[in-house]
Amino acid sequence: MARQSASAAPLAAKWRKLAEARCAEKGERLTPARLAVYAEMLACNRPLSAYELIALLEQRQGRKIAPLSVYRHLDFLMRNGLVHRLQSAQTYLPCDHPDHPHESQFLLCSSCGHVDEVESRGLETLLSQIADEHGFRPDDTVVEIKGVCGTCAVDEPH
Amino acid sequence: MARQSASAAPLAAKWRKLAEARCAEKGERLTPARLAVYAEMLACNRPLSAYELIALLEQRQGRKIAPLSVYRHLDFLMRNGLVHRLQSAQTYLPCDHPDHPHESQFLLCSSCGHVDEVESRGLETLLSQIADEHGFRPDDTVVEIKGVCGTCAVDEPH
DNA sequence: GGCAAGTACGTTATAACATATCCTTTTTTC
DNA sequence: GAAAAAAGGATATGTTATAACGTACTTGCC
Repeated sequence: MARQSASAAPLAAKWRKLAEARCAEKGERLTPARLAVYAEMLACNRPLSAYELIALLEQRQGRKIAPLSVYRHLDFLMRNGLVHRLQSAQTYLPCDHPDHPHESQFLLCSSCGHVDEVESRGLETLLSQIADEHGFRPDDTVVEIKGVCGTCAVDEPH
Repeated sequence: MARQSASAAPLAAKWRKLAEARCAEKGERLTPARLAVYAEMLACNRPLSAYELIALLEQRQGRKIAPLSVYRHLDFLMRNGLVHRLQSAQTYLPCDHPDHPHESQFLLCSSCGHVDEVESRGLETLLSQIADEHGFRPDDTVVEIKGVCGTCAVDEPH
């Protein structure tokens, strides 16, 4: 009997393959525990705090999970470009398009909580340019735009 | 005798005046307790966590200070454009140019810890445009560029 | 196979960051 | 000076993240 599939969120083959590919690139091991965290995040499909994630995993697996375990798995997933951390909300979100390494920008709706991940080459160029003007060598850039998404703006115009 | 000045960090008249002006605009009260927090942040001149700030204030004032007090003062100072929060580091930094309301972008050096506050109209325009393309109405934007500043890059080239 | 080295993972405890609730004091307004 | 509003203090608690240490599982080599 399929014990593993009974205690992990379903994970579409497409996402699994992408994840395996990204990890293989760097010789990293996508273990069942790591995959379970990733699957749970995809199943939920919204930004989750580490502790929300712990609760979901505990419920699904029927056992206690230590915070540190989840933080380690989140680190792994972020290191391999499968998950992003939303710095302003201290939550975690699976990457929308983990097929290639990239910097992302996020649109966070304060009304419905939805987060849109966008990728603007123009913005990245401008950010590099700004850094350059200040003699600064950028490693990682956080861009998070908080506001109200189109859908919510219809209901509550400003 | 000047009891107040003995228990608060020195605050240059320039900064005090700017702060008073910003608060007066909105009819907000810049009380001694709030001013003491602001003065301490300016005196320190680097990003501080709320708890570092508590420790500094306790040392200076010779009494216990509750976290909530400092958080309230930080909220006040941020609300009035005198202090920024660095989202990715969960620290607080006095605004470099509190003479007018503005959005800021930050360059955070991972080597020396220095933070440069910059203001790029071009970037703000582009961010608005990106939001607009997605039918999104932005309220607040976080831009934090992590990397190595010019001074540190000389010592440790990549 | 057997062993060494490296990586992953579990467990417990604690550090670090932030807010809730309730009550007292100060300031403002009338 | 009394009522209302804003600020501040005290205590407790909630939330986010990491330290320290040990065990188990891969992997690669002989």
